[in-house]
Amino acid sequence: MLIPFTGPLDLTATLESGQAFRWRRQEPDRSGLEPWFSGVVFGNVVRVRRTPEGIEFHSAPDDESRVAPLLHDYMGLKDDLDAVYSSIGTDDRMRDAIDRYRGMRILRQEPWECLVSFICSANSNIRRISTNVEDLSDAFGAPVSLDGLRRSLFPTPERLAEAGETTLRGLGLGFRAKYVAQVATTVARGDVDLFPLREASYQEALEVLTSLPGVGDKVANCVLLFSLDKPEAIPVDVWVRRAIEEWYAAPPGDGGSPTPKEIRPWAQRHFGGYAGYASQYLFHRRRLQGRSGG
DNA sequence: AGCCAGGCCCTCC
DNA sequence: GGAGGGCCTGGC
Repeated sequence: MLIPFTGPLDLTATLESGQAFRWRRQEPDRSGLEPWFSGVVFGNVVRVRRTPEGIEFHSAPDDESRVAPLLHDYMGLKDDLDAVYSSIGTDDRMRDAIDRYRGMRILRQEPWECLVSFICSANSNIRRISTNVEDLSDAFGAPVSLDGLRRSLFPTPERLAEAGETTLRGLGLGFRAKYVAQVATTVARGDVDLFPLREASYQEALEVLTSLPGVGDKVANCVLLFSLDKPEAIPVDVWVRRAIEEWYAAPPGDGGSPTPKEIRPWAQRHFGGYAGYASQYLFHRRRLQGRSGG
């Protein structure tokens, strides 16, 4: 099935920019078209690829006509990137990042999976995070398949809660196992409800998330930006911190280098309402090209 | 071998 | 209140 779309959309940059951890790129065939990506979203295995007409996709077990609007939503196609670019593209460095990755979008993910994924990201790296998320799914999630492609749904809070810390450590989560187990229990009990945070203010949602164990400012801002409709959220990790320190002469620290907690509000004021998009382009450029680029 | 990887929590000052 | 150390694990 086709999701018609002719605006800027770079699926490779979008799905391989560290926002989500379950997308796999297939080797491009000889057709000259963009590569297929396979992933698991909204209870389905899906395969997607960019075509000149939009996004071509297949899904199972649900009917593709049901999945299409969910994918449209997930891929952030409603965001007006021209408006985003004119809002954040106020300096040469940012315009260069935009030129390189034009069409990279902020995903609108499922909050529960997003939260657990970024709890797993603490002091880790993308490859290991992907392994952790995949292992959690295979151990506790329902199996699904599309053609010959067998994957597992991301597990529910209940399943992770009953698994418990020790079992999760056995999967290789390390010290993050305790956090995942505790947060799963909290969410399974209904003590925290993630979806309503989409309607809450940035500050209010930030406070709810950072009240959870294993969720500090950086992880919370990832969840806010990638799943809870907070385009002003900025996850300040080592890459974004370096980029802002060196390229923007960031905030006035007291002589020393500024901390992430000082950098975030500074960058949010500097970049405005689409600050999250700005940080994502800085992150991606910095991670792939280093300090000077090229 | 030792350090780092998209942090967070706790202690101690 | 904020700087510093510890933490699971895998990769180089």
